[in-house]
Amino acid sequence: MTTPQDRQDRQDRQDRQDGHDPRRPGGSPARTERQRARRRRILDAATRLASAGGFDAVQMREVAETSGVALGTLYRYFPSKIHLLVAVLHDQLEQLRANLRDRPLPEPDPAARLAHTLRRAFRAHQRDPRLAEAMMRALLFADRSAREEVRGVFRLTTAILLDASNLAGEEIPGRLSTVRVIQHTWHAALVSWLSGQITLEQAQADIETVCRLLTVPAPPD
Amino acid sequence: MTTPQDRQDRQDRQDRQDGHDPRRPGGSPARTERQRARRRRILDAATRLASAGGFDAVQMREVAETSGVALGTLYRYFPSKIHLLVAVLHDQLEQLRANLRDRPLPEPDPAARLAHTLRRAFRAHQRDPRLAEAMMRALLFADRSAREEVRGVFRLTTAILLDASNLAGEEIPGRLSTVRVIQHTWHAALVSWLSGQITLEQAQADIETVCRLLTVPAPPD
DNA sequence: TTTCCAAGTAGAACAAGTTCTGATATGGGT
DNA sequence: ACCCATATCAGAACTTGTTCTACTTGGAAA
Repeated sequence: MTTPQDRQDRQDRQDRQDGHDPRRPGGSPARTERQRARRRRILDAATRLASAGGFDAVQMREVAETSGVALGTLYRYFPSKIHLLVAVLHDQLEQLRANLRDRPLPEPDPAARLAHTLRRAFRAHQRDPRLAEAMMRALLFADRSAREEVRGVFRLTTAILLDASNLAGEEIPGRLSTVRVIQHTWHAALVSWLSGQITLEQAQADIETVCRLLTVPAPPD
Repeated sequence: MTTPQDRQDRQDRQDRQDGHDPRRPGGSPARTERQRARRRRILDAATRLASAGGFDAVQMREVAETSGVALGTLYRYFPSKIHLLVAVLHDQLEQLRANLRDRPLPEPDPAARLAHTLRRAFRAHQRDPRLAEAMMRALLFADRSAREEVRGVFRLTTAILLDASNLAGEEIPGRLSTVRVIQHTWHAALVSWLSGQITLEQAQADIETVCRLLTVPAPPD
């Protein structure tokens, strides 16, 4: 029997994790070089496991063992499996952004450029569907306790999308809702495809469809 | 250590559940009256628990106990917590649809009617945010093993949205991608709000935004 | 250098989803 | 009324995410 008190305790614990757990070296950037290296090893191990077997194959004990770190330490760096996988996603997005940064797209139309970028990202995930599945399910399953980490992913994705569409500066504020919708659609299309709900063609059609939103005037906001 | 064989086994098990597990009375509609009643009791218990404490509070042992059913039986009816909560969602949608059926909306414009319906549904979830959280997280977290159940929810939602927009019949085929995008946005906006990523205003803005898609011509498909 | 504390380690313990076992009950066909 | 397949039951067992405990270590401050 779960009592209301139990639930209150759980909530307290989450609230405490909400901000920065002062005990977590991940909170403020790693003080020492070995800490940076540990964090890197953990992310790499998680990525490798996810890539090989998807969400279920990323088992905390195995991540710890593979990256040569005690289980308690793993949890000090990433307070849950969800946090860990969201961090993996953030890591991958940073690499993607670096890749995209120095190659401007040929298309003249913002919507077309955006669609192009998203298609490219989709293909990357097609190549490693299990990794994509692990990251996306973690992102969508995340609750309030991972709010900040999820927000970080959203910020980064938004930046990538704005880079790609390359809208004029003053247009951007009114477009934020549109960008969120595109981002949501992107995630949803990806998971729906990964979990066998829709075909590849449907997923790509949905992405094209939502990119049309850029062709309708921005809402007043 | 998780061996490749373990993962293969897990995959096999999922594949078997993919279609209809012949042992599951939920597969074909309940043979006996008591089975229908059991299923009903389980759904009600799960709904009540979810409503009180969200996803985490729906604990299988407690659902079983509350609904007066053995744990094994619960798993015979719903092969996982995810299946159970997706079934709860399906159940709620059926009720929503019945509620909506006999009250045509005043707005002349399809996009406006759709936005109106979604706003109403959003308010319903605002009233019971924990239930919404439980159902939505289950829906988005579902993997291939719950494919059919998730598909059922998508079909039902699509039917509700098409009812609401009341598009002319011949327009519909070309609109399916649009409806999917709207649905995805609807889900994503809801979870994002529930998990504290965006404000209520942003969620509603996103829904309005995506409804504009109806005002742009249907893609060739 | 010595001291001290946060960070790390090994491993047990706990929690909740899921599976398994062996016994019992139920309902449809003979 | 009897038989059998199948449904249900109570409860143990197993899995994996998470927490806890007791001990050790690295490195900065006195």
